[in-house]
Amino acid sequence: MPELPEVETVRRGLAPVMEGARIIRVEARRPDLRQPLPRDFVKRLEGQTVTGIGRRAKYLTADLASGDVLLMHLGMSGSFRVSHDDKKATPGEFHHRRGAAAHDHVVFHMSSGATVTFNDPRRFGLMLIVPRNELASHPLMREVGPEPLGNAFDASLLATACRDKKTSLKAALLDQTVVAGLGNIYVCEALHRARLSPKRRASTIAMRTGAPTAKAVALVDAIKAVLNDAIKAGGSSLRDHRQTDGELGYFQHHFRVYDREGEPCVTPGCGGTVKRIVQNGRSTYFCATCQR
DNA sequence: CCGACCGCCTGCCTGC
DNA sequence: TGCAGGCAGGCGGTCG
Repeated sequence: MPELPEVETVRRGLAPVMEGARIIRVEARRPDLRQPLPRDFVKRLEGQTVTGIGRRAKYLTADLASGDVLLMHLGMSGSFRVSHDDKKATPGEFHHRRGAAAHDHVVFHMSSGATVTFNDPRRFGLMLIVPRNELASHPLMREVGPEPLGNAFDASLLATACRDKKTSLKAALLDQTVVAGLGNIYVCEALHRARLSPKRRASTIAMRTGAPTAKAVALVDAIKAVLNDAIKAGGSSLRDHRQTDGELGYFQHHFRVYDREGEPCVTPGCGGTVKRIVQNGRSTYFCATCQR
């Protein structure tokens, strides 16, 4: 369930039970994720105190007292679930379930009494351990672009990144080196909010005479707004995906175009209809009437 | 160098 | 009902 708002929601769910707690035991049940778990995965984690849970783009990080960082990615279908050992299981309560479920690949038993389980049916997720001082230069991190909710991400930064791009605006925003953390849903949503066509050449929002265009300003505002709104809603829950406490996110009810093919455009006075097209092999939802 | 495409893997939904 | 095909929130590798 993994674009920036969902990953940030996971981070906020993991922090209270992991930060300041020690990893008592690790179960590496299935090592063959997108990259295989490192051979010394369990050894480098067990006994370590987690000093902080962070997020960079769609990656989660767990800082360890040893100086290592546990780097995690949810891929397409990864999720975390937190359960509490210290609660008495009353009949019928879900945490009564003790055994591992299908696709539970990694389980962390924490000194806080929490059990943190990583589940990922498609196994596009990954977990690596990287020394803290090598994280920024790690091949997976090195090329990652600016955080869209950071102060540094503004219209001139985005305009500059798009300046020489011959590809579509949709593809440019999905490019994690341009801006980090957007995926298919939030790109569609941000473009609709900014009233910009996903088919427009990315370079057409770039600088004019040294200043960012109004389009770049609108797009940055839309990106920040949709991400903040989604985080407030606990992310989006498509199909069965849930937050770490089992609750559903509810931002999917606020989608304006994503998965709304054929529905009327919600832009006031527009009167258009949401269309679905395919760009770079992936669905794009947009309104051709108000998005230019 | 860039951009388009393929494959990774499983599950679910659709239509025949 | 069964089954094939398409589709899915990501991303790295390859090819032209």
